[in-house]
Amino acid sequence: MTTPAKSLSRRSANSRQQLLKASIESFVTTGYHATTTREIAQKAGLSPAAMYVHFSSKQDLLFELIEHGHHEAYRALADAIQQADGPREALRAAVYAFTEWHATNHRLGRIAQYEFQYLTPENRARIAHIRKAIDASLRTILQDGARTGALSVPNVRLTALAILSLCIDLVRWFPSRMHSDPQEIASNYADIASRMAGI
Amino acid sequence: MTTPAKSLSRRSANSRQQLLKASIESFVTTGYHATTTREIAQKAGLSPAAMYVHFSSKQDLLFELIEHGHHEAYRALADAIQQADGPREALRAAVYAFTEWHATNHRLGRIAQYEFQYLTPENRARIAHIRKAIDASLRTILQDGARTGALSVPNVRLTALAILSLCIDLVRWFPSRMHSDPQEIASNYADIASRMAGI
DNA sequence: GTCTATATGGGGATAGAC
DNA sequence: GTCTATCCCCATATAGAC
Repeated sequence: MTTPAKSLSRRSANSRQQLLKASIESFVTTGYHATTTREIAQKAGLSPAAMYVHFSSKQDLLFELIEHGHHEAYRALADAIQQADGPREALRAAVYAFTEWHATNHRLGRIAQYEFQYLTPENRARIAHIRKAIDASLRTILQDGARTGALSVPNVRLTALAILSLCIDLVRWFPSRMHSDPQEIASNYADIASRMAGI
Repeated sequence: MTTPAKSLSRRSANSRQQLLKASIESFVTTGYHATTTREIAQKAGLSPAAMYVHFSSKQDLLFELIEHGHHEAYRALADAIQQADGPREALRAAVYAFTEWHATNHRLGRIAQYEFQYLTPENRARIAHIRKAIDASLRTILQDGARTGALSVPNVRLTALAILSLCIDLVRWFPSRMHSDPQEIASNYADIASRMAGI
């Protein structure tokens, strides 16, 4: 009992997803500016003009990708923290989840970080709150741990920054010949972060 | 007693330096692909065609910058290690110097890391040995430290990777509102790296 | 929603005079 | 070594038919 309207909207949603998927491939390989809308359209199996039915511009496509990437990474982090018990476990769980997300989604993560600077200032501002929430999440864990003595952290702000920096920088090199298993690297990074927090 | 030939070669060297300086500004702000050779030439006070006397292409300009950046960063690291005494001091000195270099030269460092992927495969290969030397330098310190017991490092390869990752990721965010002093961040990162190596 | 055709502007690199 | 002028190709985005 598929109505013509439903059929159309399904086709549309498919093209939209194809375009998003194609743009991840292109942006991560060639970079935002060197990627042409023709390339993206071709990878998605559409004409160059079809993109503009689904996205108002190439910038709009970039924004959707980067916003989605930030959203998913934050959700992985926040979910892990919520289920953890105490600062030590929370730190391990947070670093594990955040690292695993960036390893598993290294292409999208790389676009979210490397092409972030090519968002318009307005689009960057629309994502700022997620970035702040990520920072705050880790700072809170370290602060709680330092207060209760569960962790030993001389400089909470800087240690939080360093731990996140480590996790995020994964997207620059992952996967490599030596490391290509998201769970393995996540587990190791959780160990390293624990050491940074004095465990 | 300046001969015409000397005068000419001085003028030429100046233009070359101006072009390199201008391209750092442009590449770091706009990225390699979105930067036009016209922009670079204008910033250097030259006509669009003048660039091609000093560099054979825009790619050639990028390569010179990135090679120079890698070379300088490695030299800062190697010098620090050579003057240090023992694995603990070597680790501190290495992380301090490498971090300080990336903080001080964050624009060039950012180009060296972010635009590296846009070098031709041939140009990338011409820099590979410097990257390997940087990795090997830190691995050697950790290996020596683990052997003599001066350091406690469960996983030498991964810890070396993580420490370098931390230092390099500076170029993504440095300077920020909270951190803008290269020596201060270098000192703090040396502390953090020491913790990662079990001190 | 998708297509073909195209408007419109720009960009890397070169030619040739000085 | 530097300039002006230009070749030649390509990119984003839109127009209008189906």
